[in-house]
Amino acid sequence: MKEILDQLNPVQRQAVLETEGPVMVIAGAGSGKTRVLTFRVAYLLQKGVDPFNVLALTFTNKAAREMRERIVTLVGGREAANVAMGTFHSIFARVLRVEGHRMGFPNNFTIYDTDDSKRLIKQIVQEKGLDPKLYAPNIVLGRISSAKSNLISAAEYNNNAEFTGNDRQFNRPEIGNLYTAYQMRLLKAQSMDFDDILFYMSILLRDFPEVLIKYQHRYKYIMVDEYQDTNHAQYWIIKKLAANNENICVVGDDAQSIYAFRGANIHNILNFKRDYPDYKLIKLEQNYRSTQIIVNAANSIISKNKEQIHKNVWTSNEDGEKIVVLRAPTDNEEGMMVARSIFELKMSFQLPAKDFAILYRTNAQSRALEEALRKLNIPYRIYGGLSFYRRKEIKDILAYFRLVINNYDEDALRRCINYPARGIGDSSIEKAIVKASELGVPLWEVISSPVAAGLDIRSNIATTMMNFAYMIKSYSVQLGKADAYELARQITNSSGIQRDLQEDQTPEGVSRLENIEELLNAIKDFTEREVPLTGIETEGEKQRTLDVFLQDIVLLTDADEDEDDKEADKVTMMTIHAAKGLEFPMVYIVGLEENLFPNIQALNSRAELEEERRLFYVALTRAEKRAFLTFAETRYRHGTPSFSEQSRFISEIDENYLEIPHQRKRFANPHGFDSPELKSTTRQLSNFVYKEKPAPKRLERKAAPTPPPPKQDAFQGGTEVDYLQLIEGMNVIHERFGFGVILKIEGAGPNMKATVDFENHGHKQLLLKFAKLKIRQ
DNA sequence: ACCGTATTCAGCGCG
DNA sequence: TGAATACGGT
Repeated sequence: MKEILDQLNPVQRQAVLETEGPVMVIAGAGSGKTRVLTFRVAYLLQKGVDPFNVLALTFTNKAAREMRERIVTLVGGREAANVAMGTFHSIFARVLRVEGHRMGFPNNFTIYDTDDSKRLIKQIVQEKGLDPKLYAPNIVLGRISSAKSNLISAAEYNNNAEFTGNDRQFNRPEIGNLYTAYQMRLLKAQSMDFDDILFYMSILLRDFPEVLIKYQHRYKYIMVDEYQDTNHAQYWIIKKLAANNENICVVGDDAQSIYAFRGANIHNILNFKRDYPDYKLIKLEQNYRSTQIIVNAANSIISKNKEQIHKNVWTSNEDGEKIVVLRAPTDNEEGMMVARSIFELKMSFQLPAKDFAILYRTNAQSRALEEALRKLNIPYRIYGGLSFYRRKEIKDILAYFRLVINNYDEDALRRCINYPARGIGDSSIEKAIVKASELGVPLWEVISSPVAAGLDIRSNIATTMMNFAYMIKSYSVQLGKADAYELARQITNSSGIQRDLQEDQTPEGVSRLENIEELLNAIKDFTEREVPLTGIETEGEKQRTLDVFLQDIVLLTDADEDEDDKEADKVTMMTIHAAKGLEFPMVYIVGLEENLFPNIQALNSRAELEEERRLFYVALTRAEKRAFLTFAETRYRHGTPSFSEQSRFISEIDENYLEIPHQRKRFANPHGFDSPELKSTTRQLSNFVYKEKPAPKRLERKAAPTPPPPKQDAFQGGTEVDYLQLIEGMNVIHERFGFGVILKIEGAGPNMKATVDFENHGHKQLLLKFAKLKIRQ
């Protein structure tokens, strides 16, 4: 235990040790937040807390998995396996499988992903004869999602002046009714969408006291990561669950809140204070990730925001290089500049490609960058995009699995009956849907007994329908007994999907077939896997049957595969949103232009602009060693060239931290990136790079006048100086930063902290307990 | 049932 | 520009 705690700085240690009562940890970028969370769980377990009593909620599955792995190395697998650890959705979906019957859901309910939901909405809009442009699935689902995230039911929606008023204003008065219809259809299909998982969870805790008490007693210790990105529903659930013990610890950073557009409520952080007046506030302010320059530049950006919790992020890392600003004439040349810069840095320092990341505001920007990297043969990978489980061929097969598990899953039924073609056309399905709605029964009832339902279709089609239903039923019978892999193989073979794709000899067809093989392999892996996903699997779920497999995967996304790719040495390209929580030695933030970043659509309100600024803050704080900011004077947007000005965010950085290579005015030239002064830009960059250091391996350079001590040393409790004697105005010496004057001293005891003006290093904040300052005579 | 052409639209996206 | 969908002809 002691060795665990020794790896933490005093504030981190406090965040780990304060296990009782409400705690809010405001964790600055790179301050070791994950470390604190994992150590906290490990500490609880070592203290003897039953792992069954611990609940840790994360933002992504990946975060949960990584945390569990780290806890396993800290305290061993036995204990860690039973901690409930996962996303809100994966944890509460499991609770709902056990308790959902109280609200009319069977334990095998289906979870609709966003595509499924949109398909259903599209269908309903069509049935109601509404204008599909006005009631675009995206918009309708967005409204419904926003309502659910705020725990507003369909009935309440229609009585909610804010929602209905807004809808009328945009000429969409039917959204409330669509919400009602959508929920009815989901219920009839025994399905929930992603938002329903949180919504129904809240209903469960609100309306069923015995359930509330059960889970309040179970989860005696609750931790929530990325608290700034939780929405109201999540906030409410947490509050309810924690109400009895109030052993709740939330961790977040208001400066990194970038998902308000999706319903995240930054005020949850403020509500915390209101809900738990006697809470403890712990601020992790020391950054271990980035150089002084990057940390200070990031601070100068975020200080432009009005809405923020005051904090003082600082680092004792080296100063580092200035942030390089690069201007390109066009978006393509911006790509070439970035590619060349990466190439040169790679070569001069023998850096692996995976040390580099290119971050952009919008996905559309990736193309020019890709082309440039390809030209220079720099390997790259793009994060995001369509995840494996959302590809058409995969969804087609999964639809069969879904239908076999839950015959009432209407979306799955419509998918399967259409593919592969079996002679049941659109018109027959339309008739069946109408009939089902007339009779008030699930579509499946009409399809499986068309004659009994009185469906007006030709008898051969009715026979085809019944055969289809019979086939599905024959699979359903095997569900609980058969091995998931065997059953999946059987379904792909005998449903005709395999045959259909084998006939397709085009490259796409071949790739689809490969994807299906990959899916089957994943199922095989699953049958052999024992590692828990969330730690709260029931006995039934521990069996590796097909329905258990399916329950998991709808809640998984991209980041959960590509194991081999992860290790590959490639430049990472992704949106800034996707980069949250990651770090790279070298970071390029591209497209820093007004109207692109900050995005034009975010310029209407201060709140939105501030979110853009936080996004920029997140981008910059991903960088460990060096950051590059690039922009293009001309950029093709929607097919037409548009002129841009440099983003305001560049000017918001204190210019002391910026290196802006001189560039002469550019003359038109037909050779694109080979233009003379583009060369000069890159040459300048190289000069800049070469002169600084003699290219050692990696960037572990010790070029500073006095080599910095290894980071961790400061916390091994070395020789303690009598820092209590220090007063403001004193001249001091620091072993790394040299001569300086104490400007200010704050705090008391071990938290005593001084702002020192160093002759060669500017202002620094130092924790006196560790700074080992000497008094200069 | 399927294919080529016309049309439309364009921000970020966890689960 | 280019992806996604709607439409109209075979």
